[in-house]
Amino acid sequence: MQKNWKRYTVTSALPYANGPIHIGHLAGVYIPADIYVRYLRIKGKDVIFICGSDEHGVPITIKALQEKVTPQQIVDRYHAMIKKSFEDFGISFDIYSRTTNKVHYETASQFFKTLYNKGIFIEKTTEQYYDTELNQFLADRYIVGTCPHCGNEKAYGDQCEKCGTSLNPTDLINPRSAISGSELVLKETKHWFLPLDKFESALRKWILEEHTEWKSNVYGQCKSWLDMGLQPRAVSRDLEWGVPVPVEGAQGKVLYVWFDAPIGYISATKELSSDWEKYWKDKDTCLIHFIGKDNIVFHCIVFPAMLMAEGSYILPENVPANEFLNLEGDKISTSRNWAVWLHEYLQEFPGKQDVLRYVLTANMPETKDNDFTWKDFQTRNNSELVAILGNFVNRTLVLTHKYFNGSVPLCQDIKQEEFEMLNEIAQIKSNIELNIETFKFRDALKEYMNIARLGNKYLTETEPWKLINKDIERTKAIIAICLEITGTLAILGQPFLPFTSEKLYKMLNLENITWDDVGKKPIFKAGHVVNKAELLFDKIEDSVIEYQINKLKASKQNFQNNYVQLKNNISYDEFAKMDVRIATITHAEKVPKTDNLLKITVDLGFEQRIVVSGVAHCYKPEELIGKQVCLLANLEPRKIKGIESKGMILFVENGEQLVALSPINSVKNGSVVK
RNA sequence: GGCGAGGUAGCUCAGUUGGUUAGAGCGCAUGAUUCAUAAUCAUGAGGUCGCCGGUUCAAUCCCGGCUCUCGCUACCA
Repeated sequence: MQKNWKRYTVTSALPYANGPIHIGHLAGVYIPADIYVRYLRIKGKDVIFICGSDEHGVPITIKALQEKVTPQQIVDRYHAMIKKSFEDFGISFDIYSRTTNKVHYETASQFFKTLYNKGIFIEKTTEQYYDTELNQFLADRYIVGTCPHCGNEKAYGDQCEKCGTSLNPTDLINPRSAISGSELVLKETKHWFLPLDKFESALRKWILEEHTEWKSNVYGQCKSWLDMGLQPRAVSRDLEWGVPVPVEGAQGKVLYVWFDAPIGYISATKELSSDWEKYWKDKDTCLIHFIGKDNIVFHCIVFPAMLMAEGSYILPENVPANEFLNLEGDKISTSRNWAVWLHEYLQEFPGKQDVLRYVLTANMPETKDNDFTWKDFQTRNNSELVAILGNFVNRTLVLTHKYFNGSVPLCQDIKQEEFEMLNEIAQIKSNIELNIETFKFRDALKEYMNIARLGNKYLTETEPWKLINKDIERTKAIIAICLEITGTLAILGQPFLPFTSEKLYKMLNLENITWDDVGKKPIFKAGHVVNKAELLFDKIEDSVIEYQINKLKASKQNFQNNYVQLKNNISYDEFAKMDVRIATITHAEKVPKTDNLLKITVDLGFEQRIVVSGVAHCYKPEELIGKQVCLLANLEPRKIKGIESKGMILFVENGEQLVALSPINSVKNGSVVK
């Protein structure tokens, strides 16, 4: 079943460049990918490890607006920050690129053109107003003109505020741009859609029949999507920020970020090597995408469909998606600043990259969401890394120096049990290999630690400190065996704890010994000199952990005290356009087949109205009945789940909660709020 | 609401193609030990395997329903 691959292309999800990297990213994607890649390299495989910043999309443009800088400035900042923290942390990318690169623009454009020329896309053309001054198409609400019904000269492209009529922009007389004030011309505009439905049967065969070995979360979600039936998906957007759609008449349109981002893997490979094609087009290349569970559909359905459509690319062999990591019982959130940031960790815990790698690997969310706590971080460091691994190495080296001046003793007197133990270690090695190859990194690490456990047990049972004066030959054998185990730990630790392995290599003066030698030939020759023991790990004190926990608590406080920025001033006229009234809720019920919608009947005094509000997660219907609330009464009606909603009840946002606004004293329904 | 994944010891997780006493690590208790960063080693306590029903001689594992968590998705002006 296992194919003999000639080479491996390993990608890890492109982090979105609107914030720094946190432990959730690491545990979900980058650490497992890095372990896998380091392992393949050690085994002598031809492997490239690809990543980069995903720098397009609307959230970045919004952040830029908020901070009054350009999108490029935003992505420059975070790209640099993310890149550096990955480097310092030891994620061993062969290249960490970015999607604002020239190579990427060319690659993404070319990819689009290829599909375009093959006639893959569905094109839908509509006529839209075009602002010749701004050189862009305008959304309906940015178009003003004269209402054909009431003659109001300031009607919007979607609605006339005066007579309340719903309009199309083309209904307006003398349409003008609300932004530049200039006259508008009607222009045809195209949108391109990738017809995923046409790839459905191929995807179905490829995943559901040929990749039953995929993780259950991945397989299950793919099946769910395929069973629902796939729909064509737009690949273009009306935005300035992104890769321009490389087709005539596509000014002001860019590739939708989901289309351009995965192509980033390919462009990064191009940037890395002129010989890039064999990593993406040769059938003997094994392509693996490491991602988080939120990305499953894109990497298993959408991107493969793109690759199939293009025709010359290979498809991923596996997509080992992890679940999510929580922090101290709460979802990690960039916007709420509820996270352990990598760049801060690196500053506050210098030289402790491997501790975080260890803890996040041991508790990796492979099968379900897991929780990271600082207490657990401390315990795993103190009672596993220090007490089991570090301690065993230290014991061995101290004894070697104490009894044999640091030189490896000649081992002549080996017992049957000792052969068996060494065989067991060889077995553990192959368990580690199997686990890594099947993406079970938690188990692999556990197996690795079992080697150190065996060592500690062996030392305690053989008690060389009692034998040194009675039986020197046995003592020599025991220490030599302990050194072999220590050497094994150095070699097999490389994928998991690269910094620690490096330290161990230096301490042991290890050279010219490879992963494949372990279990086949002795690591040391008698007389080989090892250095003095240095502690591999330090204990982490309670105060350090308390500091981190307090820091988190403070960031929660800060977030709660954080106020939303004020919007720009408006004129009184603009305010006066809103007609807010007091109304009493007379009836409320859940809208069937929705989670969050309530159908609410309100009494405005002069009329009864039905409003649909998304507040079912905060209020039960009966809690609202009889309450007086504020209603934005002249909001354009809108159909929601088949119900016409006339107006909007005003709520206060209080964290996750929504709280209805009520007058202090009871007033007449229909009263004006001003 | 639809779909997917998960709910097993105090914590983090394995596992059982249904079959006598359900496992690991950490934590806890007791004992041993001192080469070692009060580290190590042994032993032990602790679980109606989310809830209810069904199939079966027998279910934690199969089937149906329910419930909780997370995600995708729809809808939240």
